[in-house]
Amino acid sequence: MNEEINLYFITKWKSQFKKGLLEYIILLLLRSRPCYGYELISEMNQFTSLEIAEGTIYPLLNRLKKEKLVTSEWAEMDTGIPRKYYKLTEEGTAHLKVMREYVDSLNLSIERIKESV
Amino acid sequence: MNEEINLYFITKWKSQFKKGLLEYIILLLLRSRPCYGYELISEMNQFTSLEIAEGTIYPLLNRLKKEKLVTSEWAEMDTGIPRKYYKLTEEGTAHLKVMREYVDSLNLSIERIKESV
DNA sequence: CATAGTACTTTATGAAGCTAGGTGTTTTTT
DNA sequence: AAAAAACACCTAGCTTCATAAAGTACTATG
Repeated sequence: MNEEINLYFITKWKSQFKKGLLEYIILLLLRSRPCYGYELISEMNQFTSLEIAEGTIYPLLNRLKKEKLVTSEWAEMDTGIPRKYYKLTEEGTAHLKVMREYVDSLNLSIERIKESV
Repeated sequence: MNEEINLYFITKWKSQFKKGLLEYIILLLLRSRPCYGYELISEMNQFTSLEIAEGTIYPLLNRLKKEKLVTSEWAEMDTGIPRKYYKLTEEGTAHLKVMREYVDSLNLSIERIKESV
């Protein structure tokens, strides 16, 4: 069966599917505590099957910052490279709430479609 | 509270969030029966809170056809304008299965993230 | 001392949703 | 009967975002 699957199509689709979703997940992750970019990549790898490239996460975090959904702060480490920690703002929390309600309602709709037939 | 929400941001995010998702939902909808484009728009409006523009659906259906996930056929109506019906192929069903497993597993991961904290 | 890992940044590319336009037919409203 | 709205399709140009691929620079390991 699986020999019929066009992996190129699936890969492209997965990449498109991440758009918007990543923003949502990053905000969800930042709810619990401030994180730095590189950390978010490994969190993502650990918690989900999503692989997120560095070239994706850093521009994304910059966008979130520009929108004031997060703030950032450099943290000098006793040892190691300085890290830029991102922290959810109140505005970020408010926006995440709206996004969450949207995603949840969509998921319900999709469940209904899946069950219908 | 809601006066803090940047609706422009939310609108843009929702648009991005649809990428890939629409492809998935269209294939889900076509599982039950062949549909024509204009019909899929109204199905989408009825079943979900997603609004899908004509300029989105027709190119999308053409892509699916090019990928051989659907076939299309013109239907002359006794009355009214001819409709182009799209039908899920076996290949489409196989790909939908892969997509569905991916989405389901992602949803589980996101649930875990939401519950953590 | 070279290599792999950590940590951030930027540029160029490609894909997809959306606006805004178009065509033509049918139905409804005025 | 004429005008407006709805039906049904299509396309070009715009914008946004994920990604690959490059770069910088420090740290740990073998």
